[in-house]
Amino acid sequence: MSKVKLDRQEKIGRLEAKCRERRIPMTVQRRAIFEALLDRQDHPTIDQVYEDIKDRIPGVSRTTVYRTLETFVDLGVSRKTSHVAAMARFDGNVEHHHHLVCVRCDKLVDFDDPALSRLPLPDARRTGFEIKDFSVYLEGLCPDCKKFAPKARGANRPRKKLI
Amino acid sequence: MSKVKLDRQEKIGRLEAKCRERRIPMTVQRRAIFEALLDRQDHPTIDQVYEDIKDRIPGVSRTTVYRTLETFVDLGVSRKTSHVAAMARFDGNVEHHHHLVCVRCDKLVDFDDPALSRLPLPDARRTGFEIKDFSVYLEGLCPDCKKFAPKARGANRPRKKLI
DNA sequence: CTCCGTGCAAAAGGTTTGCACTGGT
DNA sequence: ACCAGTGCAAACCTTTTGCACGGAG
Repeated sequence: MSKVKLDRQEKIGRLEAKCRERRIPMTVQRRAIFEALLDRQDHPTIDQVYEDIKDRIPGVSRTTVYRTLETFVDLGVSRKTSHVAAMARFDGNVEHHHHLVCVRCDKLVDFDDPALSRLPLPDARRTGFEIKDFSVYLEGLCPDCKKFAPKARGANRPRKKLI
Repeated sequence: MSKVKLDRQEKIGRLEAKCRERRIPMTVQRRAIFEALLDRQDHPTIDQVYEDIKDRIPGVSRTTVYRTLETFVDLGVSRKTSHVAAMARFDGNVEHHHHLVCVRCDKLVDFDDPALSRLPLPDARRTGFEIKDFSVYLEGLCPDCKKFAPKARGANRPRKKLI
């Protein structure tokens, strides 16, 4: 069995463990959605995941995909990725700069650091991409969110409002 | 006059120059929206910009804010920032990793690079943030977009479909 | 004077919510 | 058997589009 397969099984096992730990049921929908995530090498949208599973789970609804993926993020087995997308945000600063992002409330602020900016561009030739620039996203807790229980996970987490 | 004020004037001048160069009118709406962008230290949403200007420009519509900010990005005087937001995307990979993002079609793929990951966390104490992790976004052209005229700006640019 | 930009309203996505029912544990 | 998860439909919110008018060059 290949390394990749083993990795896949291990991740599924981690999901099952987390579900048991949190006393939440491991439904066929959750398993299928998680496997669909693992089987893609890109960062699918809700709709892409839905397309991937709707044949295996006839009658499944998009709503379930929304809720399930949100659950996975809470469980720590999946991530939401930063992406230029709907609910656009704009920045008048076009100079090279970096960002601080709060993992709890999603606040985003600019961060200038000459040391970071001196970072040499890595060799990405094997990917076929032609890299022009880069920016670093520093992830952590903003001053406001540090005040609240920083270990809060899922529960007592404020409804994300995209501050 | 302070350094900041000078910077502000300089940026407004750059916008005026770009508008003249591209033969597009410099309307009161465009000026107000650009000033609103410059006056904020964060990354406002469309709606936040709208709230900022609606008193100064009575009767202005959200539609104008949408179109104007898009114009600014084309002119190169503003940027759209990557942000965890609506049109969610998910990643089954929770390990530390980086991203390649195509500035033309917004394609996003994972990129692993041990050298990048050894980067020491910068000192962000002055910001009040408590940094836990970071990830690097490498910006450039994906293999597909490299094929098309890479210098295309605005014109002949495909409608963004969030591939 | 000529266009392009703007405002309005409607349409087009994407996401969230309430409720009754089903299915894991 | 119990309670959380699911499916459906409607509500909600953000973004896009078509059209007629008005203002910048």
